[in-house]
Amino acid sequence: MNIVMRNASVANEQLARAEQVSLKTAPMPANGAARPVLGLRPHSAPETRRHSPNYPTLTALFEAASFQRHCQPDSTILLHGESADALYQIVSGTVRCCMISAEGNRQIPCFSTRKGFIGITEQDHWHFTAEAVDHVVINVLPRSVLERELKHSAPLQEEIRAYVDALIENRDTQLLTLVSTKASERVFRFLRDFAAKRPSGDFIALPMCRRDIADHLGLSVETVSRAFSNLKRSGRIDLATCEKYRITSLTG
Amino acid sequence: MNIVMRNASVANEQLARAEQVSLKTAPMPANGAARPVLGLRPHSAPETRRHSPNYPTLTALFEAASFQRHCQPDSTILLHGESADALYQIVSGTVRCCMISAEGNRQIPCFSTRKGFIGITEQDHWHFTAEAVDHVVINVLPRSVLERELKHSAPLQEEIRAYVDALIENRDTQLLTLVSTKASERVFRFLRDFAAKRPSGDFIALPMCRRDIADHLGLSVETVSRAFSNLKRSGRIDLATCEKYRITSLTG
DNA sequence: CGTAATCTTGAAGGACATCAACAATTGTGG
DNA sequence: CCACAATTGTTGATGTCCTTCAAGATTACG
Repeated sequence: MNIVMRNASVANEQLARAEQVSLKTAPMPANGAARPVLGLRPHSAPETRRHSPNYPTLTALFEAASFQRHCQPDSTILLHGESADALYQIVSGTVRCCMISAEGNRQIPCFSTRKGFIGITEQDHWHFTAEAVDHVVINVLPRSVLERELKHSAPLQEEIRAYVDALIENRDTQLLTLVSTKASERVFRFLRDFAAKRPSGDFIALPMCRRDIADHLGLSVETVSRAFSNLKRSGRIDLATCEKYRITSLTG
Repeated sequence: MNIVMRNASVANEQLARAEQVSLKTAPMPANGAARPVLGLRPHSAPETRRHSPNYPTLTALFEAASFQRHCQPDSTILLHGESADALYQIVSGTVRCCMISAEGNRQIPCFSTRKGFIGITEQDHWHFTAEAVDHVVINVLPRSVLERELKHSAPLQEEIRAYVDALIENRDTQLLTLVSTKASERVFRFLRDFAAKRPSGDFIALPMCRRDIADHLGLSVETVSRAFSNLKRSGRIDLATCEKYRITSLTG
């Protein structure tokens, strides 16, 4: 499966089509007593999963019933306030989740990359906006499919719970970092943590710009830029170009 | 039911007893194919629930299978790193959830009050510490009871999802506030939001000290104190004593 | 009633934001 | 392919907000 759509525009009509696609793929009985879309294999024991949280059941559901969408840099994937009709798994590229205050300040609670999920919620409207940082390929799963599966699949329920728990822990850690570390340290940890998700050794290309990093870390662009310079000068990072770097010191 | 224990000390032995109590109350068959503890009534439709999120099914479960515990001011309710064997609903008093950084900095992601839940997670160890701010009465529900119920109760599953979603949204809002507002405004919003959860009109007694507020808002105690003075001087709050206040202006 | 803890206020210093200019990179039309 | 404009990133100078340090005021407590 995996129908490809290029340069999908913002939202509604696109999501409506998504719904149709999935319903064709996995028809839902009119009476509502739907059958599972696929035979979901039991996932590994909690202890194993805890160490490598890859959400096999949820991933399998995406493989079976999602369609693919391509998003251009800076395009909107989902918009604050709109109806939460779908959820997403990133195939490639980087996504930023944004909150905007009444005064126009932006904060990016998290970036998501390959294999990350976006939009797992019980609420019916998004409380944030998700945008493509670079070119993003994303799998779209109609919300109805997930809700249907959830009724029948205990492993899926557990994975969803585990996933949102991890989100909360991430937010708490982010809060702690914001209030307890200075600018350069914040930037260093961001770079270190971002690097940790990549094949190690080689230089890493940062997909997001200084402004995105600034809004993620609660700093100004200038301060972020100065932090990069400081870290380079003090030898904690190698900075080849403004977007290619390598961690050289793991201290701090 | 609701066995009362006074001044319970920190954790392990107390939790073990909790487990026993609940098992006596609602015996679990040895084969593991447990029956629901009680006939859970279906909760109101999502639309209704969204407007007043009181989690009736979860509350009913607490009423049926929890026991009560009293916690002295500044006592530990649950400790970071320990086994997540129970969950809690606050009967009265105020609880602070804490994160401590390696350097010893503290951040309080949230305070919880009457009817609030603590410790709803899929993880097996706490990623934070919860402490009583004032005298706290709390209902303790063994984790095993919740897990057992979850298998059978779709409404309960939905409420859990709704609850953690609300937590994530709260954290995102907190992050946005921390990076986008100045000290006095942060304090004002904190006081306003805290007041919003109380019967209006009269003076409100703050259960937590300046240090707690400071660690919640990412400020120093002195700055929090100055913010109180500013808000009083500018007439945005009435400050009777250092812990009794009233919101006089809703602007900002 | 006296001691300890908490809260408040003042003064000085530091970290970051803002403003401004410049450099580097990317994009565009000729 | 080059020239020029637009965007993004860097660096410096200055100002603001908050922290830190210090001392006094208020409250809590034995």
